[in-house]
Amino acid sequence: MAMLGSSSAVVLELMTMGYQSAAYLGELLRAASPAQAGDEQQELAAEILRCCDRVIAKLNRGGATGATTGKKRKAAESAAAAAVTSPSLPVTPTKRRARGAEAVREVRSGTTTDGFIWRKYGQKEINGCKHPRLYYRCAFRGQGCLATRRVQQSQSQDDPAAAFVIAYYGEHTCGGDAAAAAACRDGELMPPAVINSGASSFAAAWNMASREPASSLAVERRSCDGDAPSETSQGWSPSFSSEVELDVVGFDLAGADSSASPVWEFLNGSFDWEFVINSL
DNA sequence: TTCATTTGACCGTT
DNA sequence: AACGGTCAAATGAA
Repeated sequence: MAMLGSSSAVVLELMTMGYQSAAYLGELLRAASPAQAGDEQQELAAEILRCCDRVIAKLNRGGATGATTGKKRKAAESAAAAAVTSPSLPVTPTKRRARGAEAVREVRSGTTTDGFIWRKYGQKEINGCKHPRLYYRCAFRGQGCLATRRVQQSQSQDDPAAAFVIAYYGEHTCGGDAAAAAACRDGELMPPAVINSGASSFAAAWNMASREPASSLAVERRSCDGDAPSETSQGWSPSFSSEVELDVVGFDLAGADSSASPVWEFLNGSFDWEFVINSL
């Protein structure tokens, strides 16, 4: 990812922190009063999220390289093109998982949400299965994270807690998802958007700001839990834009040498906002 | 205009 | 040949 200007990077960090805090607040409110999903407080938290989201997206657009958007041609065309345009480059065969290859882990869950950010790349009707199988890869594949997952809605309707069978392939190498990975390994659900509150999520914010972030972030809508993927895939997608990465990262601000950090300046009130605003 | 999703095609494995 | 995992053009949303 292209380097952002240092002031923009600081704003991005701060907005990301704000975003995560608002997400956490929303989850707390939801947990406190799950029956009133659309009440005023939660709506307010959602509004904060939307605002942060817009700023983050704006900042990212400013520094984005578009590196992950390159489209590949069909294999045959690709091979032919490679032969013409760059004969020295070897044609790398497409990697396919052997059919029925063993998953790293398999989880039965009432929700497709697991705390990771996934991008859907395929859907397939499977013989003998009523519901289509959905294929996802890690949204940070551009950074070399090759983790994928396969989501199959369970045939049996009697157990909503195991409505989906999710098979994971490959380990996340994108970092910052240790808790989610551990939760998946243990076969348990991610707690609803568990993050450290406030400034203690600085490390997560730093991670997100440092690596190429999602162009759009949105808090996971818990209302989609248990929803079935529609046969046409319209109106339902456990997609990149509807899930949020919420890291559980312990970070001791006091223990870190952050006294010189602009973020620290922000937190203790000495941050130069005027400079940032002028430079935007 | 950009970007994520959809969906038919492609291709490796069985 | 069938199956199923992946690709990538088309499409739609923002």
